[in-house]
Amino acid sequence: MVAAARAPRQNSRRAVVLDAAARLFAERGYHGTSIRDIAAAAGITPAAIYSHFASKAGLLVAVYEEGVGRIAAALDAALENASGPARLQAACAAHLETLLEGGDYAQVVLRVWPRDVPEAAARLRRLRDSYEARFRRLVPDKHLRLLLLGAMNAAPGWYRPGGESPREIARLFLDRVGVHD
Amino acid sequence: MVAAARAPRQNSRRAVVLDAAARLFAERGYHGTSIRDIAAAAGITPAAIYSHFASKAGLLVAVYEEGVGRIAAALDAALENASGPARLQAACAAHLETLLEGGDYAQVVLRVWPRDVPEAAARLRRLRDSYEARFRRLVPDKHLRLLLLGAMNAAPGWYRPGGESPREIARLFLDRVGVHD
DNA sequence: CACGTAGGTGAACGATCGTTCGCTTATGGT
DNA sequence: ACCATAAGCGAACGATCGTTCACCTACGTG
Repeated sequence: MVAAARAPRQNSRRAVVLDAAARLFAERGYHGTSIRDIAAAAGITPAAIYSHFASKAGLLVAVYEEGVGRIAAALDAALENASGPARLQAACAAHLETLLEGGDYAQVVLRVWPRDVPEAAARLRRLRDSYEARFRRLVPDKHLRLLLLGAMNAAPGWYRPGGESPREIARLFLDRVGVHD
Repeated sequence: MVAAARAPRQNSRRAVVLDAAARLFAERGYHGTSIRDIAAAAGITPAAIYSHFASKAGLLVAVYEEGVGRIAAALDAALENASGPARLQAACAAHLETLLEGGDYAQVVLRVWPRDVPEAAARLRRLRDSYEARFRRLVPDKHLRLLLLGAMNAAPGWYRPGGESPREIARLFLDRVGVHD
């Protein structure tokens, strides 16, 4: 009697669209990317995007969720294998690795501000805060936390592969603020 | 024989347009702001903007120049009145004061990335670099500089008037990285 | 005072925007 | 094998984009 919950088709290109959107949002920002750009990058028709996402803002929210999820997952994984004073070290290394080598999803979270998309601002803000809350538990001191997060989140602007690794950058930053392992 | 260089009219609204553009670019970003938005905020017709600026990108460059100029001027003024180990303290306080209380021009420099506007990217990058070069002379150590600049430039995202003053924030940050007066 | 011009208006240009529509295709469950 | 339907296509919708055009107006100069 219950309407059979039909399983979505497997070879769907939803993931391809999401990847293309993440790459373009990270490169050009939200307003600098058009639905047609994303569709072309995904090898699809603009109209087909709306079979997977309700709107451009909804597509951004999906990218945001994936981005925050990846950063949070990297943080959790790093904290499982570390204890004591090495926890902060491991957390910052994981954060930087996700931002600098983890691809486009994480960078969208930094690049696109909630206020850029008023219709989705509340949901985006909630996603951002959910991660910051994790970090707040790890670094209770307000100004140390703002110092570290600000510096790390600016890294995609100057990082070049081939120089210091994300892990080394984390150690150099933490040395500077008097946290040693 | 030489064409008489006619003095531009005084009651021009060029400055009004520039102010409106700075405010909107800082609030909504470059692609999130239309020429019509700026014109309406300046109490003018969209077409009239083009008697003062060649294009939307040219308008952004003008805002950028003013923004970088204000940050650099604040830095110079602060350094004139300070010497010895207090120089860094004064510089960071001036930087933060301009960002947090200096209005919209400075925030546009942080909000709008050169890559957002490919046609003006080279000029925008040159303007950004001209300020970073001043700061590089002040803080030769690469990672300390990146740590401080990253943290300070993220401040507009969380600063709320009524809490610590920009000058106090600068002192708290510098304390954390082991710089005391 | 007459005149040239910077500054401004109102309307429109083609391009592109997010989104919707009707139709076709192909897939998975029965 | 059949059919309901998810997925995708081609085309178009109205709205808005940056910019340009022809024309008007008011001020500084000779």
